Amino acid sequence: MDTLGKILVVDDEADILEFISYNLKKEGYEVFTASNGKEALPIAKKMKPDLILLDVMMPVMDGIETCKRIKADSDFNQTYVVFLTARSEDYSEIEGLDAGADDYIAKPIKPKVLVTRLNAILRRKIKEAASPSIKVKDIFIDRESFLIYRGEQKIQLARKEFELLFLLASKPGKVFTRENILEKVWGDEVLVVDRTIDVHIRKIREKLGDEYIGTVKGVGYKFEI
Amino acid sequence: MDTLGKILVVDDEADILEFISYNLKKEGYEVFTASNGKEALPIAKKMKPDLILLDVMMPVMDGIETCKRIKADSDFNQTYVVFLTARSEDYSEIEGLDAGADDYIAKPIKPKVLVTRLNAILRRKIKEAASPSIKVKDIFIDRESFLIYRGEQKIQLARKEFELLFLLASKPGKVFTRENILEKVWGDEVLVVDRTIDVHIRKIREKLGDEYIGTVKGVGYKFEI
DNA sequence: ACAAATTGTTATCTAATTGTTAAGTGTGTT
DNA sequence: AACACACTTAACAATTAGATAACAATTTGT
Repeated sequence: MDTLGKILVVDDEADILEFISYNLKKEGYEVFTASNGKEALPIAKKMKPDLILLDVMMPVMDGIETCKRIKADSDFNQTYVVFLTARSEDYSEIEGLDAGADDYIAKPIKPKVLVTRLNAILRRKIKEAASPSIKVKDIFIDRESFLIYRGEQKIQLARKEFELLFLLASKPGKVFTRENILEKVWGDEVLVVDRTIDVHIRKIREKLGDEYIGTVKGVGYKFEI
Repeated sequence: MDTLGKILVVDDEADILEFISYNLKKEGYEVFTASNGKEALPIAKKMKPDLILLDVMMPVMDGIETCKRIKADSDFNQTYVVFLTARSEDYSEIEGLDAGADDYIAKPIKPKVLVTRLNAILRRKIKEAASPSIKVKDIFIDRESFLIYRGEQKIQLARKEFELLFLLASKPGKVFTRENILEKVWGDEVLVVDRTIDVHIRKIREKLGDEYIGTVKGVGYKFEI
């Protein structure tokens, strides 16, 4: 089974870290840990977690401060931040939400509550994430109807061609390596020979016109801006 | 402006009732109140609120019990139930979700949180609420009479065929995956083989004509615009 | 209980999609 | 100019998805 998502857990108490980590892994999440805000930031940068679970009270850099920094970084505007607050520090709720946290969970943590809440939050996130349509130059790509328009003209692409074009068009100008493309369009189980991508690119060019997809020799393909 | 929706608030403390009621009315909702579950049920029956805000801890009939009764009543399968839980009673969160609640809000209540959450929930609901009849191209589908017209011509579809066509026609152009269709038309308990859908599609095409339902290979079916 | 209609399953067929191979083309390098 | 490299292109092969028909099971009406 594919992972449900990546979660970074930040707490200074090793046993709590262990406890949360265990429960989330059991549920199917990929879990990273850090024991304070200062440690957490570079890990977050690297691992791009879907959600960060942040203890409010920590030495070195507390949760509020960490949250503020995360929320200020555009790399993380897709990342949810959830606070762990001790029952007694109710005020943190306010401060935390001010700092940009998306939710909070009160200690002591009950595994079922934790997992239920995080599932709910991440489900919401996944739903919000997929942008349904893209417009670049005179090309309009709609995931909902699986249709592509060049201006007024409707263009019919096969499934793989569609996914491939959609990927390239999702970041116009960015070069995608073949490795990149294989991972995103084919998924990592299936193994397909490199030339296959070239052939699909060719088919798309045939149907769309040559001017939209550029080749960067030795690197990969991109949607020309 | 038309009312945003009807909300029934149930809580045994008069001042909380007053406080919530005030804030929701200010936002533009039509608000009814009750001070326990027993009172709430007949009011709910009569007023058909879009959402019921339910305190968990109440004398006479508590929120969990009330929620269960509401959810068991088919009159209310369009009604959302949101729990108000005191911070200290975390367990209720889970019990509440088990009882069929759609969401919960922790006390102490902050007006902004309350209003934001309810807005979000009701927006979702309005979107989901299917209009009783649909007209696309020359097809008219009426949920009330379970009849379909192509122009003047009356067309008789079997129940499943009707539901399937209704689903597709509810978002013309959008491609529904088989998974999608199974979930919406069959419901997730029933397990039916994929090909069954194909066969139903074929029946609909036979009766309606081939031009209305399109196949997107590798994805699913859609109502052609 | 029976007949009729609806709903679901399965097997076969067809066509489109997807993947592979190999020859071709162009560009840059020595 | 000869060569290597990387992509293009065409032809073809393999695979897969969906259409369709025939039939089985289930439900509904009488």
